[in-house]
Amino acid sequence: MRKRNACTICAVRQKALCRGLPEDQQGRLNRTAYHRHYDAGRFISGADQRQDWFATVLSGVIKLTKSLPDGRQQIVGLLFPADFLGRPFRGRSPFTAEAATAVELCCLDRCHFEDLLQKTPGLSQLFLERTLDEVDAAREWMFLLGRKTAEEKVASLILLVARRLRRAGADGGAERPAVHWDFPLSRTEMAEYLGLRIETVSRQIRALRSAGAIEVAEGRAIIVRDLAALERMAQKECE
Amino acid sequence: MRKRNACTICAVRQKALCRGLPEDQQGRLNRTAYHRHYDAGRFISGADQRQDWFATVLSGVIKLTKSLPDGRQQIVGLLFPADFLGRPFRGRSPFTAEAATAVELCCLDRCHFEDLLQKTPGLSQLFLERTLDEVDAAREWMFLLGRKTAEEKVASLILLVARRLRRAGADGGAERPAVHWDFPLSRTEMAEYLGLRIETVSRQIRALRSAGAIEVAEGRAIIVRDLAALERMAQKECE
DNA sequence: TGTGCCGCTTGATCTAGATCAAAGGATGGT
DNA sequence: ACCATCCTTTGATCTAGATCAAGCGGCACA
Repeated sequence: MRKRNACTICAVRQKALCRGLPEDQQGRLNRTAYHRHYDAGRFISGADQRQDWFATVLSGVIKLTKSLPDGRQQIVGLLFPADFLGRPFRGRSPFTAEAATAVELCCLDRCHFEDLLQKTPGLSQLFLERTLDEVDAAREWMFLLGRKTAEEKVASLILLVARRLRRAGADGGAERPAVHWDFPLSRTEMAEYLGLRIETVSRQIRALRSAGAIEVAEGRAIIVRDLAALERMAQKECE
Repeated sequence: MRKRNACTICAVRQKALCRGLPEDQQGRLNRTAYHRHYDAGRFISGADQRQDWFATVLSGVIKLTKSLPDGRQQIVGLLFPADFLGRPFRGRSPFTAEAATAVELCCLDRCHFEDLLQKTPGLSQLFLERTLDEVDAAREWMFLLGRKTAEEKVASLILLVARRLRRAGADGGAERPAVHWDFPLSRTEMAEYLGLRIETVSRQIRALRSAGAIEVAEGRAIIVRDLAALERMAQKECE
């Protein structure tokens, strides 16, 4: 029962890939899709390790990382609600996926999804558009990593997260970015995404705080006090 | 005449996107596809500027860049022979394309290509796979930009170019990377791709040279003397 | 009520790579 | 043949951010 109409009550329904499926296909989907939960910090899927399922993120944030034996690690992507996890047409992904926060996934068998992709032009078209957007986003981040200062990097990251969480509906769709929310990344993770060290991130957050752009509240909450100032500090160049 | 069977004599035929088209479609393609030439350094298509055609690179190397009004510039991608240029389903690309070397393109109307993409599952499947590979490559480069040292960056770039040019058939398909070829990027461009300054690139090339990994010949030629050493210096982590 | 751990901040110092400066080669035009 | 320009190298110095080193506060566990 609950399972029959899971799609119709799904929070990310209008934003996720499933939008590319005709109504009747969604019904069939219901019968095979299943949910998974991961606590913050848990390993989800591994670099160079077979993964025989794909998923849509229902809630939470996932980080994609690459690391070297010598300990160097870099976050190469973040997945927010409605984003897709997995690497079709290739058994293994070159990156590791880990839950940055508690995560809820809606999963599908690899072969089932690849099958759907073949048979449903609307779906594969949508998937292609998403993937093209991801290339663009990755390239924007390359600019950040290669050319921005530490302060710009941190400001850009806060803006990125604010925008993405807003899009995910975390603040009920207000027309301006969420100003107050629990930041989904630890200082260490911020550093790993920005190509910085944790101490530098900490100092730059202090700088943004004294500039009045943001405020740091209890827990991991970050409050955007002055959006325009934050955008200025990000060099108006985030995403 | 020449145009009729242009596809059948095309150098990148087996590697380019066109492979995703059935034979008879390739014939139709011939009638509308046309070639373009750009000299080294020429502007090809602009950030946020309408581009109503797509292209396959026949020869040469294209750089995709993003730059800020304050002069900071970053190369966010390189296109080699058989690669695809353009951004379907969105009028404008957020990046600028420029010829790094002399470039030959095989072009197609935007609407014609998007039409083909809709109608030809094989083509859109292939295009999707290519795009997924591009995301992976961009993320690998994010690791390089965020975590590698200057020396590792330069070594990685030389390896990347060697491999891509080999794949493009520049050395007739030898089973090891090309050891001798004209490097397609200037020092400035290398720096722009690596998130470094030109002086640093120059010094690191000197370092690789004194380590015996490479040799710099007249013109822009780079000779890979010791592939294993070069790979070691790239932290075995290039692409 | 301790105590040990973890994530974060803050300060002091160090260094890889940036910046500043100058001086070769190449190459093309006259 | 000469000059101008551009690309590259090399040297000297500077600095943003890394590294080293405490210290602090919250939280879990005994």
